[in-house]
Amino acid sequence: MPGPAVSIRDVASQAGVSVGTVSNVLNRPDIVAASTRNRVLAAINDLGFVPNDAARQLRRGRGRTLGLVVLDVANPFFTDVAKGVEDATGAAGMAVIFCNSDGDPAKESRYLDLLEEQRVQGVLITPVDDANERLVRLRERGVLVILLDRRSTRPDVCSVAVDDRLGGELAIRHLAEAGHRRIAFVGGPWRLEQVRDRYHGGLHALREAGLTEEHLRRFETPSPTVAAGRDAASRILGLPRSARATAVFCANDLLALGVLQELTRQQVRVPEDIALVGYDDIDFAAAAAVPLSSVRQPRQRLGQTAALLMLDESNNPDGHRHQQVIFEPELVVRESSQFTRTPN
Amino acid sequence: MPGPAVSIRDVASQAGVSVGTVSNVLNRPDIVAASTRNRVLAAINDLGFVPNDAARQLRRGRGRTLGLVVLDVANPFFTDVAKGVEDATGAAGMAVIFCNSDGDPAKESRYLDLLEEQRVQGVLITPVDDANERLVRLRERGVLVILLDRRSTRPDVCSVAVDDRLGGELAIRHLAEAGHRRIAFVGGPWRLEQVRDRYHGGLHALREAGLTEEHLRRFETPSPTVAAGRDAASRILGLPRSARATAVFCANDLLALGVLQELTRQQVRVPEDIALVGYDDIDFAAAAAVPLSSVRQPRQRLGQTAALLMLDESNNPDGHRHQQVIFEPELVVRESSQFTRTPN
DNA sequence: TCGTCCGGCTGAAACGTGTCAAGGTTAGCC
DNA sequence: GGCTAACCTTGACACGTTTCAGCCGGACGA
Repeated sequence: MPGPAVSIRDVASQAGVSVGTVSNVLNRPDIVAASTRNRVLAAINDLGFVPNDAARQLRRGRGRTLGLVVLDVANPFFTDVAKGVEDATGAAGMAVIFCNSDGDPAKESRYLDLLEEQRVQGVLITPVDDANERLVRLRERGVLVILLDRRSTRPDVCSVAVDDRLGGELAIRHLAEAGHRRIAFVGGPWRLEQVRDRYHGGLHALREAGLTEEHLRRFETPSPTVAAGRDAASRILGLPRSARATAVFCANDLLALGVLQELTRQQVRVPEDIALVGYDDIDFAAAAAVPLSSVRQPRQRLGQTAALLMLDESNNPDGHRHQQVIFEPELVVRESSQFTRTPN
Repeated sequence: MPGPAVSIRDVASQAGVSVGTVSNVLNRPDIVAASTRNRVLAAINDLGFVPNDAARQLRRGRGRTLGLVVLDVANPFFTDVAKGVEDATGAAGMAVIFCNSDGDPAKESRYLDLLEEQRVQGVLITPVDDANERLVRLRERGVLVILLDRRSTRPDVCSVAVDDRLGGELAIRHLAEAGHRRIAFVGGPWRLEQVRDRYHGGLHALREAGLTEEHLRRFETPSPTVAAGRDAASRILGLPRSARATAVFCANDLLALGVLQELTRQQVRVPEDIALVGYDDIDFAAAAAVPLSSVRQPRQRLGQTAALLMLDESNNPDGHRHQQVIFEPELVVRESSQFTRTPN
């Protein structure tokens, strides 16, 4: 049943040429005479020949695939990023091995092993931890590494990120200006740099507004998911009303949607009782029970840019200049934070 | 900078054994003496050797990767399916090449080419079209094919699906029982079997309730997305009120969320003016502006089962029995359809 | 003592492709 | 007609594995 497994050699004999010529037709069609080329192409068609990428890769040293490692497949933010990556790579005829670290360093490590065995051309990754030992090693072995949604600290590594501190600032400034003085920050796990940056950006805005760290209370979550958001909301509502936050800023929209669900369930009105701001502006934010204010990131461009950077570094190793691309986030105000409060 | 590219041969000489032995340590550790094995492992560690999967694949004929082709990465339904696939394959040390056909036959075809070149072990696919010529060819060449979210018509191809006709029945029966007599069906493109099945299931329920085809008006969409849902809603609202549907059943939740957004924007109340039922019960359905009634599918199990079926067929080619697994969907009623209407 | 068996290991032959030096043909030119 | 150059094509080798027939040496039985 498994067909005859036709190889370049069969094509060669069918077309009456040498294997070298067939290979040339495949890789540098211009250097072979038109008549020969057509004969070879016909043979390829007749036999239904499909080149074996493993052999090609073995010979060439590196393959036509690249790895994409994200923190959470279920998060629309990352699927949009992935879409951007796919657009750029698909056009270049490259395959993407999609890996989901789930924020787990062990899983991330396993996937990096796998990608290394695959001899991928490069890895686009949103790392779980900070300065990743593994990534340095990967680079030393000739695997291109590009940081995604994370700013690179090394000048020899490209990165594409969004200014998370600025994003945090925008959100908290918005809330502070609306009169909020007790704000909850929901995010985690804390080892994620994005979470920390958004928090610190918020702090910065707070100080600018003449407030202090005490006005921004942290609620760390074990994961950035809807379920974790619901939990965090319960914890917030567990406080006596007088100490309870009047606004919540979430490190991403999934958390915010979770918070919103739980608040609604417990009959707390948004934004009248508690205002809410999320992060990412995923498509579902606008469709939420209360349309969600959020900090928008250029998700697809993020992925696309990262992929293009990789392709450039790959095709043009010498001319390539490493860059740290930073996009600017943008606050989108919707109903969930539209309520002005008189500071008490 | 690209390190020395250490191969199995280097390991062999460092450990003072032959390459065959190193290979054995890697693949059948039990047949090599413990002392030798340790020596080899130490050498592997010292040199930081990482096996080259391309070479292995070349020799073995097939690799340790499989392809997953879905209709839309941005649809949480498919990311959940992907998560299921990943769970099962990750445990088996396999890599998943994630492909997004976007419902476009040309893109699907390009990806199948790519997967064929990669000599993947198998392909899990939700095909765009019906009886796919390409898939048959793929199978003939020894690539395992498993249909995902689509029932197989061939006895020699495994499939894992959910009973879409039943799902359509559940939804429409629910609406008919609530008194609705003018129902709109929003879905598309029509070439997707899922869409057609859900529609026909709905028709069936309608007839059971003593109604006819005229009570279910079709609104075809160019794609199953939020934006297309908004468009469809405008079209529905374009009709004179007396002819306008009092309930809308959408072929998936993205469409339903789009419909909901547009209805809300045009001040049409859900469910009082128009009731709404979606399909898939993605996590965001419950968090929508009006919590969405929806037909739930076991998304993760779908992916997981498909992957396991593939692994089984792959590891156990003879003992394997082809199966068409069918899961049952389940109606989840939420606010968006909780309104009983007196038939006029 | 010889023969047999067996666990461990070796060495070489594939797998399907890309590359490259070298060969072959043709046309152009003096 | 011979020389050169331009253009195509060839054939062999290399890439890093796996696999397998076969070798070696020691243990065991007769």
